[in-house]
Formats: sequence, C-alpha cells, structure tokens
Amino acid sequence: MRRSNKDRSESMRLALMDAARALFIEKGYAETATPEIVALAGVTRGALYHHFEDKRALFRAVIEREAAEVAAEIEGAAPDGGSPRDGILNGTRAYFDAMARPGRTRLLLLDGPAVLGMELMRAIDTETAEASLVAGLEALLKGTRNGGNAAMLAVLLSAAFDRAALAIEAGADRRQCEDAISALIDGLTD
Amino acid sequence: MRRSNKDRSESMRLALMDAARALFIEKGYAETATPEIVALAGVTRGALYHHFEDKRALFRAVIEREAAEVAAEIEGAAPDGGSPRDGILNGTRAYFDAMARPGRTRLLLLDGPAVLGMELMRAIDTETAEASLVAGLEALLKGTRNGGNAAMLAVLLSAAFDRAALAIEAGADRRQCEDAISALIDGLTD
DNA sequence: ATTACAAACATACAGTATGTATGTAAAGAG
DNA sequence: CTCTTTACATACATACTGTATGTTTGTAAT
Repeated sequence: MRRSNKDRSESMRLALMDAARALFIEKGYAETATPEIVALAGVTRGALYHHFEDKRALFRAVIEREAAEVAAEIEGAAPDGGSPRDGILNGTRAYFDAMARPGRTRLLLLDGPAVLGMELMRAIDTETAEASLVAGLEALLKGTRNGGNAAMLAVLLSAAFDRAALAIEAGADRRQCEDAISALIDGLTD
Repeated sequence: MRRSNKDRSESMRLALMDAARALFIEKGYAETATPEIVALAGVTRGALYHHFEDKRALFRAVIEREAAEVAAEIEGAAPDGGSPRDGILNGTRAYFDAMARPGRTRLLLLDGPAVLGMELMRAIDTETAEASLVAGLEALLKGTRNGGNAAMLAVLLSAAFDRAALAIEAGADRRQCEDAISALIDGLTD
C-alpha cells in the first residue's frame, strides 16, 4: 500500500501519543521509558525521535490533546443559556464529567504541572475551564461587593474544581463536592 | 576527632537532605541526579544509599521535613484565640508566610504530589493546614446551612490556598488573594 | 587491650535509559 | 527517471540508578 507522507506522519504521531498516553496514565511520566512506548506502538525509537524532539515533547503533545478534549467536552455540554449561576454550575458538572475519564487527573493535575511547569500548563489550558469561569463569574458578580475579584476568584475556584476532581477519583462523593462548590459560589452573591 | 555513630548518621542525613533540597528546588526532582547531590554534600553515593533506600526515599525525607516546618510555622503563628473567622484568616496568612520560603511551593505543591502521589502527600501534611482548617470551619459553620459540608469545604478551600500560594509566588498580589479568600469564607456564613 | 562484630561509608559494577549520529527505504519534485 | 527530502531503523555515546563488594571507623565483650 502506498500512503502519503502526511498520512504516515499523522498516524505515526497518533500511534505514539496513544501508546504514550496509555503508559503515562498507568505508570506516570517518569516511570515510563521510551523503549516501552515504541514497543507498544510497534515501532522503534527512531520514529519517536523523528516526530518529537524528546520524551518531554511527546508528553506535552499528549497533554495538549487531552486538555483540548476536556475543553471540547465542556464546550459541548454548556448550553450557554440561563443564569450565570446555572452556567457556572453546569460548567462545573461538565468538568467533572470530563475529568472522570481515566488518567486525566493524573495527566492534567499531577504529572503535567510537575513535568511541564505551572506556567506552561496554565498556558495550555488557558482556554479550558478557566476562561469561561472568569466570564461566568464576572457576569454573576457584576455590581456586587465581589465584583472586582472575579479574576482572582476564578483562579481560586478552578483550583477547588481540580481538587474536587481528584477527590472524586479517590472515592469522594460527587454530589457532596457539587454541593460544597454550590455553597462557595452562592456565598459570593447573597 | 572521634564521633559517635549516631552523631555521624544524623549529620550525614541532614547534609544529604540539605544538599538534595537545594538541588530539588533549583532544578526539580527529575533533573537532579544523585551524583550532584552527594557532590554538593561532599560525600559519595555510598553514603546516600546507606542512609536512604533510594532517591525517592531521600526526596520523601526532604518533603516530610519541609511539611513539618510549615506546620510548625503555622502552629507558632496561630494565636488560637478570637473568632473562628479570624482564626481561619490568620491561619491563611500564616500559611502564605510559610509558603513564601523559596522552593516550598515547588517541593510541596508540584514535585511532591507527582513523585510521591496525592495519597501519600495528603498523609504527610494531614496534620498541617487542613486539620486546623477543618476545625475552624466546623466552628464557623456550626448550625448554619453549610454545617454539614465543613470537611468537604476544607478540602476545596485548602486547594484554593495552595493555588493562591503558587499565584503569589508567580507575582500575584497577596492582598488580592487574601481578599478573595475572605470573600469565599464570609460567603459561607452570611 | 585485643578480638569480634556491626555500622558508616567508599569504590566498582551491571543494567538500562536518553538523546544523537548514521544508515536505509519510501515519497515527492522536476 | 534522477534527485532530493522525508520517514523511519539501527548503532552508538553518555549518564544515571541501584547493588555488590571492599575498607574504615565505632562498639561491645572477653
């Protein structure tokens, strides 16, 4: 069979990213060796280092795809209508749904920040949850006593969402998490 | 000079932990090699592997000491008197002070969770900020509509504190962080 | 004190990882 | 149908981790 170079590159990148993702979520970034990755993908390390600068670049590609998927799932689940409060809470639930996919908390909340750094991680998922959270909070708090804090509150609340996602994966009751977040959100207005 | 074995072990462990800490905060856990650590401590790798099972065990010792120091600083700064609200906010400020020491955010909030895992990290600093935060929140919320959520709210709020500490180190305005946290806390009661 | 043992280190080694350099086959341009 | 470039495989240099072994220093008993 005769395939174009573009096709070959694309499927090879995907195969490598899929194999890497499977191992990264199973054993973590540090404990995953490149020979394992390429063995799982059925190729050699030559392919890996041809398409990615180094192991970290492969990890970054996996992270960026994962973050984009999370963003897309949230985007797709947000009706974007209704009150600012409902918009935020719907977004929260969509975020929990998205983060329930196995491996995502480890990739995006544990290994990602440690390997790529907080700065880069923030840049990667800047258009993820937090951007719409800022918008929602600004709408919610406009004119209230907390109107000026929307940006900072979004930072802190998104941290709470992240921790909640980790807690849920660790066995915490999801309903209880949502109630606590509702309490935090509602406290800002009334 | 003739020193006892206990003395030798103790000072050697401290020397290794100090050297390791300096390199861990400068380059991160993964990028720090054991030959560097022992070179900085002026010994050989034999000493390291005699006193610690592996590199990870040395990192864990560094983390546990750091977490204990943070806990002690908070403990020392908490007057423990006054209203629950003031107690929580004082604890928050003490936490920010403690986390302002260079390297602590990286050790305790980035590399720690990734290397040791969330579960172990939670066990290590379980008696740190969060225990007193739970107590403070329970006192604050007793009888209010959020009385049953104190434990979960403590989890979420401590995540917000952590993120705030990271933001402050990244250049965010500390005062603004404290205001936002006050807003979250006060919203739970009024 | 001398001997006997254990603890504290240093040195040497085996295994494996990463990244690079080089070689080969397939695709695309002229 | 050449010629070049891209895609990949193989081979290699370097470095790190953990262990095994050796040497010195402390410790306890006879």
